[in-house]
Amino acid sequence: MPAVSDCINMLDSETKAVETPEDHAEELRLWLRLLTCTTLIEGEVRGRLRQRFDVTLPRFDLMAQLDKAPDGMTLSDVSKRMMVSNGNVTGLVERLVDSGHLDRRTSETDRRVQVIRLTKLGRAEFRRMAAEHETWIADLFADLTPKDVRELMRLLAKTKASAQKSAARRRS
Amino acid sequence: MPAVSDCINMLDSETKAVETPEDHAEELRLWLRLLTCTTLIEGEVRGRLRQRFDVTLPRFDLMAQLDKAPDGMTLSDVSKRMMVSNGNVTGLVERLVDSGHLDRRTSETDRRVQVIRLTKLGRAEFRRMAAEHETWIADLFADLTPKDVRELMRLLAKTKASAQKSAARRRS
DNA sequence: CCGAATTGTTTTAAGCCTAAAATGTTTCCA
DNA sequence: TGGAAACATTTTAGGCTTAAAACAATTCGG
Repeated sequence: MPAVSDCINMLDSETKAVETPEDHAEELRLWLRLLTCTTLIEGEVRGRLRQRFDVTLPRFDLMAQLDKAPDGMTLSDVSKRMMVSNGNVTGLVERLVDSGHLDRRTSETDRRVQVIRLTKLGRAEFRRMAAEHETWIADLFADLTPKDVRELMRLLAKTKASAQKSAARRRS
Repeated sequence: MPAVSDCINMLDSETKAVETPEDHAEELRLWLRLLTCTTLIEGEVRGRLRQRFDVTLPRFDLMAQLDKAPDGMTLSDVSKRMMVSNGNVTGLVERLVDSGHLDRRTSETDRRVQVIRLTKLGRAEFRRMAAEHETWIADLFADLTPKDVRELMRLLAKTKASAQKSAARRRS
């Protein structure tokens, strides 16, 4: 068994290790921990929204997007921002229009487009929920120092950029 | 308008700010960024699993739990580990039993309990998928240095502990 | 100007997910 | 020992989510 060939097989022309079953256990553990944190917090927020306001998390998220856009958004915009499928938004919006929280109208200039906005009721209810929601988040992250928060922001920005790059690589 | 009383209202007996609509915008932004990262990566993994192996992410996650437990797990165990509801696991397991990936049997000693295991087929298929899955994760996190990974692990551990504490506070 | 590609939305079919109630089983303790 | 409490799972009802196909409207190139 020539050890040399093993070594050669691990090196490409630029002397970087390739084709070796590399150990990516650390990244895997990081991903699982990231997922655990998100699932934990998301579940907590979901439960509190239901108990306090009898509203679901997706509805709250959609209203949060619209609260930032006084002039309304198209369904596609919402879909991209929330990172969910188009069909998903259709149903979500339908239920929120039925409950009187959203106003939906077809664009004057492009009849393909639906523009949705918060109604007065929708905005009032969202603001009320959002104020309390913010305190929940603060409490969930309470043990992090301001420095921890800054550092996490930085590292997660880097993570997001890395993942987006990887996703773009695959699509191309 | 006595400015003094405003000030007094903002201080408790230990001279710390309380009862003030504090600014938790940083924590909120952190939470949204965390959620974005997770959603982005999760969506990417979901898509790759579907395209390469025609398997859903929840099925993959369940098999991953069982791969770590050669002696099998009860449905409750799985439910806690995956942080999903009991009823959810019931359906997921049913489909995986039907497709021949899981073996399910009632415990000899406690007839309430169902013990599930990977079948030979289930284990083989999972191992095949897991190997590739690990490379996807490595690629998604590729721009993070080993130091970034360590630091993120540390901060997310702190975040998890903080959130668990907050959740426990609410339940009590 | 006309057809082809593109864009925005909805529909469809299937699966995922939750909370709460129901069912069956075991344990505990008075 | 008998019944209440605890436990494990399933069922129910409703909503969320996706991918893919279908539909409708606009834009673009020849």
